[in-house]
Amino acid sequence: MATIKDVAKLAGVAVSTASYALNNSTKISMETKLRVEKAARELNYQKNGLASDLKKDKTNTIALILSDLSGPYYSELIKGVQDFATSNGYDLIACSSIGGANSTAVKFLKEKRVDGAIILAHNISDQIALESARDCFPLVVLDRKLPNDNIFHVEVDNEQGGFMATKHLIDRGHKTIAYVSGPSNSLDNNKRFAGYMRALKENGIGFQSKWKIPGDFTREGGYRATKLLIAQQDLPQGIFYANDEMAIGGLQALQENQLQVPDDISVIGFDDIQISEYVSPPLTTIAQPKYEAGALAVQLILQVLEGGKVSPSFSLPTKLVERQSVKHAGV
Amino acid sequence: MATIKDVAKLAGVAVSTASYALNNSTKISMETKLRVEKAARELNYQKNGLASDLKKDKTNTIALILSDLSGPYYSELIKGVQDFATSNGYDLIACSSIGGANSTAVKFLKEKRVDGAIILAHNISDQIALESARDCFPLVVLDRKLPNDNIFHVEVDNEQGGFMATKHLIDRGHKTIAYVSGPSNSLDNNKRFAGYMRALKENGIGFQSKWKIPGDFTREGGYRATKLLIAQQDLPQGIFYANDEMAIGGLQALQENQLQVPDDISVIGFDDIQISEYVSPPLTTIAQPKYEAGALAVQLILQVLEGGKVSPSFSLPTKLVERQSVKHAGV
DNA sequence: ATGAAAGCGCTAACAG
DNA sequence: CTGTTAGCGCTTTCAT
Repeated sequence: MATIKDVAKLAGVAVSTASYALNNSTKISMETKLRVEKAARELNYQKNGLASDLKKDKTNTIALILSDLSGPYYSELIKGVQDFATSNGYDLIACSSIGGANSTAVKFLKEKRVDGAIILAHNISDQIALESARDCFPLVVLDRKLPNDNIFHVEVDNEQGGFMATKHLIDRGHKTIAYVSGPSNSLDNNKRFAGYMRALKENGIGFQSKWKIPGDFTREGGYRATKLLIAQQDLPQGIFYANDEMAIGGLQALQENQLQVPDDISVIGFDDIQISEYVSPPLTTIAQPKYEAGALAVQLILQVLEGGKVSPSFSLPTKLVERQSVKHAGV
Repeated sequence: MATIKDVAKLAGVAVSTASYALNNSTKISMETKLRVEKAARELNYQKNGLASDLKKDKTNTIALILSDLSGPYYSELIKGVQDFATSNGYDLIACSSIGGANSTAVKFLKEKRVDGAIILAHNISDQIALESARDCFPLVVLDRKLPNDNIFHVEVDNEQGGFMATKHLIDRGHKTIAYVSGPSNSLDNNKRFAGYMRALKENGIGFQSKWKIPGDFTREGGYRATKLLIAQQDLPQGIFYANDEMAIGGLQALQENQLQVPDDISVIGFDDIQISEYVSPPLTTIAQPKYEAGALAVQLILQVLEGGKVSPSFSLPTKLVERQSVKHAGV
């Protein structure tokens, strides 16, 4: 493969001149520039990016660490990352953390191959993240919180989302509201539940443990939880499912028992996944600002890279998406 | 950031010794090795991957070029690529071709930042692919065919798949079979249609143009095509939809017209997308070996990199997935 | 406007 | 076993 040396030789100039010419420096005369470009074309020259990055001590690239490149993951979030990286002139690569300490992710986190990284991969240990972050190498974590001067954190405000969902039901006249929960070790779930509790409390509604049913974040789990709720013989006026998957399972269980949503009972979900719009009835739910989270993650990295000072942690508000699974509770 | 020089100095050895020690060379005494490792730890040393790759003239990384990191795309294919790259000790990065000639993809294709690449991105021009491939930089394209000694091609045998689908219907006693087609500029579609035609011909069934209906590869298109077929008043015994999305739209249209599948009419799709299994009735369809295609792509690159000689083109057979949308046609 | 030369951080002969 | 040294391909002072 031709190097810049070959180009310089063929053009009859020094390497430095060739470099300037190829990088559109103003100090080169038009004539030599053309000559160098011609030589480059003839030799089919392509610069070695590694060499130039090494010299410049800058890659202009950020890495997005995913737990598995084959998904599934929040595509909106990735879109946010991608859009903002690209539009700020940065390159973006995605790599997977499969393989733990030997993964591609770790290689890119540690070996100065990129200028910064965004981590969305539960299977990468806190320790590795902590070891990787350093001055001039900012890290944004989207799935945990880590105490380090070079690690920034952006999250969706699940507590506020849980509050909002519950409050919506309360505002629509519901006094009895069940909470179908995700796994108890899920931070997201616990935050949503905390929001539910706060809404209840602030509105003078007592919590009843019979109305907190585990649903495991799966469609199947939501279905079973709902069947259980029905079996309890004392139906709440509304059900807040801690995610949409469970709500969809719940919808099916309700339908099987001749319960009309929203006439007989209201249902609200969380996530605003794609099919929520298409189920019957279309699901009222809480949308997470995933795109914004991705975009913000990139912004933070770029700001740090440019020497700016940024807060270590951000919490993004959720949004209520009203569709047709909630209506005013009858008297 | 500490460099290997700093480590060497602190350990009181030469850089070369430090390098050998850190790379587990056998020629270093256990004692010095330990001393170097200790120094590295103290300095929090991490090697600069760019420098080492530059020196070694090898990155041990292959790139997967996607048209958009935020999907959607064939996750099974990516899984195949990822599994095989990882298990052969290669790193894999994904990058997007958004931005055309200025995209991250092009940067990685041209600037020797990776050892090889797999392209699954229609929005990257043939010209760029052709320019990027070179000796010692193999390229595998999954979505087109390109004449170049360093570009390899793997595809799914759509013609054979189309043949297989049609033949299945014929074997089940169907004499009249409609083809709901994708866009006429789709190569995949045309191959599937060619297979359909060959099956008809080989079994002495004449082609009737009224039974080739455009459906655009969308659910909506399949629905409309089917309505049209029904409106023609002369229903075929079976319908071969050129993809599952259309078949699902078709199923709905059939159901709306009180036509029972498979009792009144048989339906077969193509792709074996995830929901095919869950629609009613579960869809009989043609599965594409996407995982295998991804795995093969990696294998080809690795073989070329290791100096092996490989065929320029591969075509992978499809597989019939029998579910419940086809049964023997009545007399 | 152009050239000579230093050096980014690393690896790998080669010599001892 | 360890040290000296050249050099990967590029950018960037510093002279001229």
